[in-house]
Amino acid sequence: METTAVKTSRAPRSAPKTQLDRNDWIEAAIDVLAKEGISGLRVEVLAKTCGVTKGSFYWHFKDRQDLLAAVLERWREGRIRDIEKTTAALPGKEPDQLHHVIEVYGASRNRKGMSIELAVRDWARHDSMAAEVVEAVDLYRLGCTRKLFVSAGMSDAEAKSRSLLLYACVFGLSLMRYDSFDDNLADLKERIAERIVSA
Amino acid sequence: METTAVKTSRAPRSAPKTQLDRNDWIEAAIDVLAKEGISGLRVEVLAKTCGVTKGSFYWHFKDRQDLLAAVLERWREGRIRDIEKTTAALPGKEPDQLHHVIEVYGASRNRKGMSIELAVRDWARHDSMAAEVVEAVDLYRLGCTRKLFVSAGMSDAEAKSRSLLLYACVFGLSLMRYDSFDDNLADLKERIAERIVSA
DNA sequence: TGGAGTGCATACGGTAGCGTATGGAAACCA
DNA sequence: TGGTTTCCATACGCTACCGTATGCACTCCA
Repeated sequence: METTAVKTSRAPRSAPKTQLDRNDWIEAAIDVLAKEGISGLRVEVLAKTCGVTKGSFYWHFKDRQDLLAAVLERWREGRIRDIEKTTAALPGKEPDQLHHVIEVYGASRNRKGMSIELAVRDWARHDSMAAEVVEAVDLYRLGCTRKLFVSAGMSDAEAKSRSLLLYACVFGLSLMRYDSFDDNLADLKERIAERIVSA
Repeated sequence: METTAVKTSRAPRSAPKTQLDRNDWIEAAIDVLAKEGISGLRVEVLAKTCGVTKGSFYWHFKDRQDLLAAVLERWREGRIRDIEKTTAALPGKEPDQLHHVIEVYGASRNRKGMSIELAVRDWARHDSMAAEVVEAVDLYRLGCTRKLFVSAGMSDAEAKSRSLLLYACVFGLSLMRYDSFDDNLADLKERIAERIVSA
């Protein structure tokens, strides 16, 4: 019977959470988005994964759009904080940082992050609100890596080109199915990263 | 008024089509897939765009899955024919052919083709049938361009790496929103293509 | 201790979509 | 000219959702 778990009435701070707030819903929504895509992000389904009914949802959110907007905003903030951290100035270490950016987005690591990334981009293809957020994130990221390429000694035009190449390749790889193309994928990826980063 | 064109009762071969066959449905489905994605590909909606009701649909197809499988198969055949044609051996012209492959998939040209490409790949993220088709197409394409790189004088390992880079970049670019990143995107793309193809 | 606010459950009406059943019109024979 | 086949319309039941209305328990507080 699962004994309705610790239901002490003094609801301790960070315990099994007897109640949900807006933030909990947003995080749960991002999980569902990663797994099912935007078309699977339904309020009744989400409520079920949260162990409540939609009565709760409509207390915290005006409607589904309200949640979707919050999810997008959360994603935007997170991505910008993340790229800022990853590309913070470390003079002389620029190539290493660029390799790190590529590696971090490797489909193997950070699988969930990439799922969200792809889900949001697919969403953006049919929703202008999502498209704006994607554009903002892309421009910010491109700007950050561009600075790294410039610091590494490249011309501005070349740096821009490399930045675009870097992100296009990273996202493109996660779109493809090439597992059986080679039996040493690590070496293949290393060559690609080198081609993107090195002079 | 476009005069409902030649409506002779002897239904001539390639005339306005008074009746729909399986092929017409598949082509209409691919149009919808390109515009709305897999989640927008609904039989009643599709029927409306065809100007009939779903009664017709269920005469030509067992169910929705039947249509989806046919769409995938059609896409697979088309992509393989296409890449075979584009990469047919032209000794000495390999770099030009590779540049051509990149240009053909440029989001500006062939916008519909890229929409379908992205829709199918998103579909493949949640459907194993689609995933298999994507993998087959990817491996075939990678093999074709790999031959071109080898013919252009590269080692096998380098050719594989470049092939993967090429397609990853092409698809990745179509996922991003970078229109305002630079006011000379053509030059940017040219630099990228050069980086992918040149020794 | 009782009233107000909080967080959620339940119930309801409405739309969209799937697949089936059945009927009907037109074409194609024989 | 009557029967069969082909192709599609209509009507139906069912499920999954959305958003609203309302009720109920629990907490906080005077």
